[in-house]
Amino acid sequence: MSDIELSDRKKQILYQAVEDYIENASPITSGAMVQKSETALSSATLRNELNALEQMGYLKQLHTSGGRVPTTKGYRFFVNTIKDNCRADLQGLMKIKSVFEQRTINLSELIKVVAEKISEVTDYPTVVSLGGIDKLEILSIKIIPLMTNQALMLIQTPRGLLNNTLELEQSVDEQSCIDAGRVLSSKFVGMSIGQMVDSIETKHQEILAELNEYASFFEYVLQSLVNITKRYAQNGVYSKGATKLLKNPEYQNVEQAKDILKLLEDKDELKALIDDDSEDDIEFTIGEELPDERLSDCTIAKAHCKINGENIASVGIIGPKRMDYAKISGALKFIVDEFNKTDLLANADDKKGDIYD
Amino acid sequence: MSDIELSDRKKQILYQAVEDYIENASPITSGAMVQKSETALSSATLRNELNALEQMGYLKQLHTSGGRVPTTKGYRFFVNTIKDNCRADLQGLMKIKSVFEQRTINLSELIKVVAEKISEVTDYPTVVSLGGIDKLEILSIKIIPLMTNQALMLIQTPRGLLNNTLELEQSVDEQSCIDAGRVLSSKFVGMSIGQMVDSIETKHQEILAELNEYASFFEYVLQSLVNITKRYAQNGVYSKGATKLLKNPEYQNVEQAKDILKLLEDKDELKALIDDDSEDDIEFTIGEELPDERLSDCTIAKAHCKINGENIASVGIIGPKRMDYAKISGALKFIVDEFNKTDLLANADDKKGDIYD
DNA sequence: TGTTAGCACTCTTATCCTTAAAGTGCTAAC
DNA sequence: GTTAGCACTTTAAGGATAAGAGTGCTAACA
Repeated sequence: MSDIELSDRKKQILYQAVEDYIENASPITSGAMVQKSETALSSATLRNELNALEQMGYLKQLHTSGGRVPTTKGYRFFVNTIKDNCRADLQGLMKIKSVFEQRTINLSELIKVVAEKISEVTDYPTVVSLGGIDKLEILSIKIIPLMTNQALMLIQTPRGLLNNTLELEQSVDEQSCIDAGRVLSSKFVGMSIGQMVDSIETKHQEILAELNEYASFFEYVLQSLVNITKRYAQNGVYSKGATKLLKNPEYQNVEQAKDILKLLEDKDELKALIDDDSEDDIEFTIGEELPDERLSDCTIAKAHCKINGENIASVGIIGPKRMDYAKISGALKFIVDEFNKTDLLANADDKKGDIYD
Repeated sequence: MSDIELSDRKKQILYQAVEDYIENASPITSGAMVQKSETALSSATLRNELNALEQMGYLKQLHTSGGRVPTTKGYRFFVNTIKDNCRADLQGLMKIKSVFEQRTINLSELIKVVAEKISEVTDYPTVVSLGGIDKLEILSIKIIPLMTNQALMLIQTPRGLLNNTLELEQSVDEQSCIDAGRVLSSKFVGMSIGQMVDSIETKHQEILAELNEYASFFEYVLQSLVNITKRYAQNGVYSKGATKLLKNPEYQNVEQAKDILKLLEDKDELKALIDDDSEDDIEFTIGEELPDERLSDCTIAKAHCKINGENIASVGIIGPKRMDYAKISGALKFIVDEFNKTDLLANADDKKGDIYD
């Protein structure tokens, strides 16, 4: 990203131009910029500069007499040099603080609240995804008898319990449950959830053979183990505010909006898009920088929320390239900080809290 | 609904007219109907009849030379006399059968599958809501110690367990948990979930006073009880295929679609709209018949899925008034029947299966 | 050398007008 | 009771014109 080619004046003009465009959604013109007295220059000089910026690829004209619009390169410059992080009224986010302090909430609920509030404050569709369930280590597996024909299966992980109720064909006594739990533990403890699922799926027969004695029972329990993890993975994605997309003039045409609205309904796709192992706390991926062609007119803002340095959740905000970067970056910074600060969850090391639903 | 005023010929013409309009989305004209040889009559006679039907309020003209469009009364007639229930290719729904037979699935997952499949087959947004959690009777409350500082709270109901993990401030021994469960049971068993929440919220201090010994512990546990039920109620609504709405020409204008798409995001509102105690298995509510003014151009189809005569879930399909009633009614009938037939869940009386998540 | 006023040029958008097409209602004949 | 025929209405589409917006370029200026 060598914006070195840009003189200070060009930088200032470009920054101002993009900012204006984001605000008004109408192409940048020399006249309008002079009128807002954003510069001491004349419109003619400005035109020269804008022309130069176009040559350099920061702006482009839709047609000869229609003003200019930022390119991805232009937005990229803007995002990288953004000054004013927080034009947003983040009051609404303050309420999240109290949610962090509640003891009866778990991570699944927390991500819902976070998604709702961020979407509300930023006015864009927001997705929150709990990350890395696959990578969680299995600490133990227990089966607890409940009532007749029912037992509860628990998978303990460093970040809380996964649970699922089992319906049994015949009643099982307490000792059998304890035994079954032991057998499963001896098989899977130490593996990650992902490894367990893999091994169940690939070495299915093999495992069943080893468990000979209880084979029919375990056939079903193994299936449950796989199902649990799928369910938790899917429940770990929450999206809110999809229709806010339609407020933006770029999506007045239904065809434009369709693809993205559809994406926002597909949790698996969202997860793939939002989750990653990036080091950055906050990053914007703009237009063609995105992996999916259908998103070439969008920007996705991502934030990685960490507790004790470990990625817990990813927050994604989806909007047009002309999204309000300043506001969004402010909101995301707030959330990231909040996660970092959270003492309550931070000493989760001791507590191994009920983080999952 | 006195359609007695209609001669047989008028009925036939009206039925045909509405069917055509549903299929083509373009106003009904005498010319087109003759051309499709849907009648042996001439276009002039047809015009007389259509005119009469308009006088009677079944059709209306948008403008003098623009053909006619059904009114709500017209659609109502059509729905009530619908002949051909199933023009849909319901093959896709057959897959649901196998889901019903799976033993590792619970109701929460089932409603997701149902919503997905119905939306897929009908091509309309579909909402499924698990009904009546509030009304479930509390059979017992148990607290099971898990690991240090963690316990599992279980509420047993006639339709499965509700569960929530508790994070405790200090470790609790097994006996205390059993005691706590007993105290809560003695207080709430026999009440419905709804009554319990009410009584916790209104008689909060009173209850705490009675539980004097463990007051601080129970303060938190009571809070959890309320939270659990809220969570289960919210998780009991699932909507799928919202964007399919945009396929319909009536929603090409984003403004038209906005309200409904927003509604489809709001689980509480959806629940209110879909849940009811209606006796009918399947019913259509058309346009102005709907309670919400914003929905005056929509129809909502509802189906009530029962197991052993008890309302288990409601399915709602939302679309324009010009929705494909025949296809939808076919799909909904299939699902209702499937629920009725399901032996596996039907003997839930014995099994008290893990129906909730 | 950088800046600016002025103007010609381009392209879009709005408006008006005209025309064609679609569909009805009515009338008169069958 | 049915139908052919025609006048009437209204929309939709196309074309021409005019207005407006914004640029690029040139020439003058500090």
